[in-house]
Amino acid sequence: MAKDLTNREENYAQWYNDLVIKADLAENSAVRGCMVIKPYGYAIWEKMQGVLDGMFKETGHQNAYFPLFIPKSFFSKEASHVDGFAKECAVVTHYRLKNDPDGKGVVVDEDARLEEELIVRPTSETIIWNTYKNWIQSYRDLPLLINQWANVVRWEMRTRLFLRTAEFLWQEGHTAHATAEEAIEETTRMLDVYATFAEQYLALPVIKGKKTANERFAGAIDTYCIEALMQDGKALQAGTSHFLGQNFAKAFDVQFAGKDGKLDYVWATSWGVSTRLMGALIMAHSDNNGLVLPPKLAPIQVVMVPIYKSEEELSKITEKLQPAIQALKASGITVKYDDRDTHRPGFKFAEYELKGVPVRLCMGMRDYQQNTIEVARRDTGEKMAMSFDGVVEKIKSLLEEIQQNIYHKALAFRDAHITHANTLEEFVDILDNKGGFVAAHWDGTTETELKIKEETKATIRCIPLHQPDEHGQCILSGKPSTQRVLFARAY
RNA sequence: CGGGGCGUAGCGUAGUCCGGUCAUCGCGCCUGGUUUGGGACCAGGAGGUCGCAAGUUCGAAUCUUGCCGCCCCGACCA
Repeated sequence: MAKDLTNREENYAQWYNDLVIKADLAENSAVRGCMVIKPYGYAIWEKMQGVLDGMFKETGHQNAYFPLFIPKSFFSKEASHVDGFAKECAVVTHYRLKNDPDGKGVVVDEDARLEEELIVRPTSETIIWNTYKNWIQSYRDLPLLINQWANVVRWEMRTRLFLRTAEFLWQEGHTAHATAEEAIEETTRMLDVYATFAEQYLALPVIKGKKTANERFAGAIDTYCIEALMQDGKALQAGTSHFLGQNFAKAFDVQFAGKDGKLDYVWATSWGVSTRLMGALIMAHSDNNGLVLPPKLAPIQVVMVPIYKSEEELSKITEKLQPAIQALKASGITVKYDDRDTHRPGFKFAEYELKGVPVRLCMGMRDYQQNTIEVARRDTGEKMAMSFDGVVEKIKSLLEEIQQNIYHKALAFRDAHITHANTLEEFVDILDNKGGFVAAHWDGTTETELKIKEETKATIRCIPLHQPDEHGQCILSGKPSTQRVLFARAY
């Protein structure tokens, strides 16, 4: 395999695409806009799923599953929701094919038209709230804390592997509460879960914030998000959590009887992260040699490569390494022992670097005789010989160190790319020449937001939570503002 | 849906203007041997309706027309 991932600076999009394909994560499928996630890529996704699912359970949620198809009429019940999704829905109109009477092949049987079209879910609020209506009668049924792992379809005009595909995998949480306060608390709780997951597992620093009215989820009162920065200076929304108020409860007539016997509409939230996180993971850490995976999400955490010239040499090395492999496995570390004789060591080194394996151990006869082992770490590229004694403990702490190092490297990059701008001129200069987030004053109007987007292609990524008030003037209109918001060009 | 480009082996490609041993090269794959501390080498081999269809011609990957598909730029995108 040719080593040609060095075009990151010239053509980031091409570099990203090449990397996804060469690292065996995913590829384009025969279906326009849909991708095939390959076993190696899926293994990473499964790890993410496992961790997230655990976090959801810890916060009191249960998993359930709702239908892929949603009757068209459900969409018209919440006006702003349909506005947001109508343009990108796949619609099922028929339920049968037949042999083409005029020739070969099959055609849609026009006699098999559905009375009501079905929409392939772009998100599940409508079908879920239609169901919740029957599940919720009294305050004793609340809160209802449900998560669904599913696929959804959004007919996007232009797609990119993992970042925007016509079909993608995700989880969507949908909760119902007796009070607005509880629902808002749930919204921020799940935002915190996402931020913790991103930082501790993806090693991806994120900024928690609130979306502007213009960027808000269709049907939400408030949309919160975590925003991350990629190495090309573009922002990526990595997760969202919505406070839906009583909008869906009213649209689907979900009322509950309180302790006082009075009926009221329930308060709702929804929140989700998707396979887009795979894109974030790739773009945040990878380099010209391939993926750099944080140890906590790497399908293979440690690879061992024996170097040998004969069968006897191999069996000696294998025998020496075997106890260490067993000990690592016993501590929950995924180890691959690659003694294939069909590939030479150099090929294997390059291959595991491409795939982002955090630690590579290598032993040849020289090491064998000196009781040493060569350790190479993926994040820094460092190689060193260390004593074979106590190797298991050393590897365990090295994995932790790598996890931390990848995070801190991304954090330093992100922090160095949050720039204040006080004039539109500065603002444009930063976007064009430096990239990253630009913290600037904004007058709070959608009109200004859209004008800035039109002129600069930058959008307001979020109004950060937890930031001090600061009085200033909007960079476009000059009107007064009480805090800076984060702008960026985004995926 | 507008503007541009492309379609030749599993992948990436040359050849198309100017029709005639042009089906080229690299990677990958298979067999045998030598190798193995950073993507091995040698020898041999398999694999292609040149996107589809019609037309022009003695002759089409090459020219004409139609269709299909893909990519890029825009529009679109919680």
